[in-house]
Amino acid sequence: MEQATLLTSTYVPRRSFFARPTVELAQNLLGTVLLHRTPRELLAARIVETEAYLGEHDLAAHSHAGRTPRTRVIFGAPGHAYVFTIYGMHRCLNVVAEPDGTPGCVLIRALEPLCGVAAMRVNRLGVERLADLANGPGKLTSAMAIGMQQNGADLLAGPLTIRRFQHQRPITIQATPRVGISKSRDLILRFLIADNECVSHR
DNA sequence: TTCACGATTAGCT
DNA sequence: GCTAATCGTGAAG
Repeated sequence: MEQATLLTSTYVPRRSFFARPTVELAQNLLGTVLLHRTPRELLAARIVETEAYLGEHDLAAHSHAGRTPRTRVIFGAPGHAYVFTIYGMHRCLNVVAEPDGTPGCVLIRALEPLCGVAAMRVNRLGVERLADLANGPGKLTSAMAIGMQQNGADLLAGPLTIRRFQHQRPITIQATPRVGISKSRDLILRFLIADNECVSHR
């Protein structure tokens, strides 16, 4: 997709878009665009899979431990990035939901590359298929050059932003249990665009 | 200070 | 399907 086309056909939503219940935001982020203006490239990809991590009654959520140095961001203002390191080697990107002071965030689990594919391939050396560039939470942070320096960043200010299409075509949302957790497995909090080629497999 | 563990991935069987 | 890689976090001592 052309950069110019993407920029003119999308817009950065208001803070209120993010200040809503976590499950609602997880569903509404599907079909939106994650855009990263790096010094050299413009990287953009469509969000096709998310997971909600609730502030209460969710043992799998980091915020369940309460306010700690790490979870501070989750309790903060909506529309900010919560980035953490998992297994000592991969980064995961979350979007903070709910009003300021109320915990809740949405894990971005898979993207469909739109712009800057060549740069994404450099960030993901050895990957052949386009669909494999960002079809997992650790893969997409690598492809989109997102690191711990983005933790706490305002997604309305850039260089990392979320953009909505002016005319979003209707999408069919599929809901399933979350992937890769041991606690609160019974909750149906994973959402994906049905029949999309770029969702994480499992 | 110590320690068990995890919102994953890639590679091998 | 199974597992090594690899280290920050948070709870316990």
